[in-house]
Order: sequence, then C-alpha cells, then structure tokens
Amino acid sequence: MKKKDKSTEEAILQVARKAFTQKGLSGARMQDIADEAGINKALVHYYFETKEKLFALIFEQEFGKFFSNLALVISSEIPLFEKIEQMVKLDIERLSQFPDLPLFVLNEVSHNPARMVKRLKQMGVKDMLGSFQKQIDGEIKNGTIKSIRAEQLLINIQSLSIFPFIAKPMIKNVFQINEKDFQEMIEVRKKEVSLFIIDALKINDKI
Amino acid sequence: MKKKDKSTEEAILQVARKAFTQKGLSGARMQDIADEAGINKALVHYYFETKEKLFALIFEQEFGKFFSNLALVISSEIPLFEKIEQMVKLDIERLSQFPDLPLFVLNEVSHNPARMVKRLKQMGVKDMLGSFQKQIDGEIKNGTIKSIRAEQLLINIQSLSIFPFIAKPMIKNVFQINEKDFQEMIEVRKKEVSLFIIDALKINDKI
DNA sequence: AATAAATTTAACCAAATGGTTAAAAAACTT
DNA sequence: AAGTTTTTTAACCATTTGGTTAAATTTATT
Repeated sequence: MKKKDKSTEEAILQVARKAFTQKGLSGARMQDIADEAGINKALVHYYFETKEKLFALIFEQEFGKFFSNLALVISSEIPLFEKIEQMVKLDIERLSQFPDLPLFVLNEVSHNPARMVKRLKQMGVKDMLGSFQKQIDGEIKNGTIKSIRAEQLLINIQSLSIFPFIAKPMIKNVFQINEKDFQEMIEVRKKEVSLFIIDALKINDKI
Repeated sequence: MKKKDKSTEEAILQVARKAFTQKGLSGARMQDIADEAGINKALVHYYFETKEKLFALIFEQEFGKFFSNLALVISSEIPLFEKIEQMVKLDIERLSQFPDLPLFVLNEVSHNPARMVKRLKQMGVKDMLGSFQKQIDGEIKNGTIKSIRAEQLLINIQSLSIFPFIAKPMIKNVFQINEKDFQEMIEVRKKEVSLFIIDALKINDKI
C-alpha cells in the first residue's frame, strides 16, 4: 500500500536521503530505496533516471543544509563575540536535527571534490570571508582579542561545533554513554563552546 | 612484473589500505586491489580469503594508528598544559602522515560501530579517562583553570586537531588554497591550537 | 464513455562483483 | 634430478546491481 499524503517523488527523495546519508553513494542500493519507498525500482528511474543523478540531487540539498545561514551570520553586522555565539548555536542546533549531515557531506566531498565546486561559487563564500577577516583584524587592532587569522578562527569554530557529530559513535563508546547522555553533552556544548572560544580569544590583561 | 622487495602479502595490504581508506568498504573493488598490486584476483583471496576479512584487518591497523600513543600521553604524569601541547602535537603530526585516517576510521565506525568495540576494550580507555579526570579536577580546585569536564576538554582537543584533516578538501576549496598552503596552515595550527586551548582554560585574573 | 497522457509494474538484460576451482609455475626438500 | 609443497594464474560461477522495456493501470481530458 502506498501513502498518497506524500507524492511519490517526495517519498523517493526522503528514502534516498536516508540511504545515501547512512551508506554513501556506493553503499546505497536502488532496490532498497524502491523497497523502502514501497514502489517498483523502475519507478525510481522513471523519476530520477540514474543513481548518480538522484545522489547528486540529495548531495546538493544536504550540502546546502551544511552551510545554511552560516554565510548570513558570518557577514552580519553584529559584534564578534556575539557572532561566535550565534555561529556555534546555529551549527549545533542544525546538526542536532541532522546528525548524519557532516559525515555524509565531508565524506562525499573527499571522494569527489568536484561536486562541491559549483555549489560553493553560488554561495557568496569569498565576500563572506573578506568581511569576517576585516572584523577580526579590527578587533585585534583595538586590542580586544589576541592575534589570529580569520581562517584559523573559522576552522576552530567549525571544528568544535561539527566534530562531535562526526565522532558520535566513537564518543558514545569511548565514554560509555547512551543517546540521551550524548544529547545532554551536546546541550552543554551549545553553551560552553562559544565561551571556550571567546575565552581563548580574550586578552588576559593581568596587572 | 612483480617487485619482490616486498612480499606479496605486504603488497596486497599496502594497496588494499589505500583502496579502503580512499573509497571505503563498499567503494573498493577486489579486482582493482589485485590489479594495482600487479597480481591475480584469486591471489588476494588466497592470502586474505574474503573482502570483509581483508577490510577488517586494515581497519584494525588504522584504528590502532588513530589512537596510537594517545593513551600514553593522556595517562602520563606531566602537567596539564604540557600534556595538552603534547596531545595536539602528536595528533597533528600523526595525521600529517596519514591524512585519510580520521575520515576512514570515523566513517567506518559510523557504519558499523560493533567493529570498534573489541578494539577499544583492548586499549585501556577507561583507566585513561579516570586519571585525566582527576588531573583536571585537581587543577580546577587549585584555581589554575576554569571548570570543565574532562570529556568536553578531550573532545575539544581532538576536534581542533582532527577536524581540519576531515574537512581538508572543503577547506582547500573554501579558502582557495593549494596543498602547500594547506600544509603550512597545519604547521601553524600545530603551534597555535594548544595555545588556543590553554588560553581558553586559563583563569583570566583581572584585578 | 472514449481517448490520451501520466504513472506504475513485472520481467528482463548486461555488466560488475565477490568468490571458486583446477591446473600451471615456482620454490623448496630429499 | 625427482618429488613435494607453496604460490600464482586463467577460466569460471552465482549473485548482485544499475538500468531498460513493454505492458498494465491509474489519472486526466474531451
């Protein structure tokens, strides 16, 4: 039986997303996608032609999610520390919703860097970086924060936000915690990571 | 023609490692492994029986590398800040040698968490964590560092060290840098990440 | 209701893939 | 040198897999 509340196309996309994010391009099976969507395999091809095209579609969507709103926050006109707080919060909340996202995106970008190039150009990455660099250089000159390159800071922010989701099964095993504990740990991070970063940046004006 | 400087078995392992780390379990092909090792496919099975067994072997080796010496440093009897420095240096130097390591290990752990469980027990992870927690709690009581949980600090250290390697192709594209630039950036991180962490921990004794 | 268009399916197909087998070749023993 | 064991290969095999086709069914259109 088929649920008609969602169109067939949507149903396929939803199932394919799950399959690809969990098993990757080579690990996912068209037959499984069809089965799980409750339809014939030929129908998947009817809507999306090839596995590669279906995958490319999913990848584009997920790649978009991966960067969603980040550019907006980075190039917004708010104070640096506030901006860091917002970036961390945004990242962690987004990833709490889509925990498989970063491993999937980074994995596929590694296997096929070309796939990302087009999409990156579409988003205004270059401008974004320029304005952020300026803000940081300003703060450094003001003596508000220690000297650091914008790229390094950006990488630090993203590392601290994203990595725990990539390493989730490892973390759960190493620290012997269950899903609930993990989510609590993430909640703690949502508050503490931005403080951690800000503390690392602040000038320690000992007298 | 075959190079006999390395035994066939070793040659297979070497080629298989490359294949699996780059393409994953489902993406790698036994035929490709045989071809690249310059031998017949049946010979791969002669030495390692099945793809799964060959993969498991490679995974164990790489998983070992992933944690190599970390336990030693964590449970060593040196001051906290020095320990952090050593951990970061160890991590980044190891990953500079094996850049594909973290994505491969974390990816496969995600796809099949069971694979890691045995190996984790072999290493003394539990004791390691206990002693580290004590050291940190000591420093907190001493007023040397801000309050933080050992797990969170450990995750922060690993995030900052490992993530850039996982995101390498993304970073190279976003920041428009080539391989050499990337390696220079990593060199900078080897020095700055530990300072970043230590600064984040230090109490800011403003008067 | 009749017709046309879109959707869905069952049955196939060719290529790829992990794995096997039996024989040849190489290395080792005596 | 003859015999034994180990290593290596060519040729297969069964299954899986992405993809196709032609017919059936459902959904518009008139």
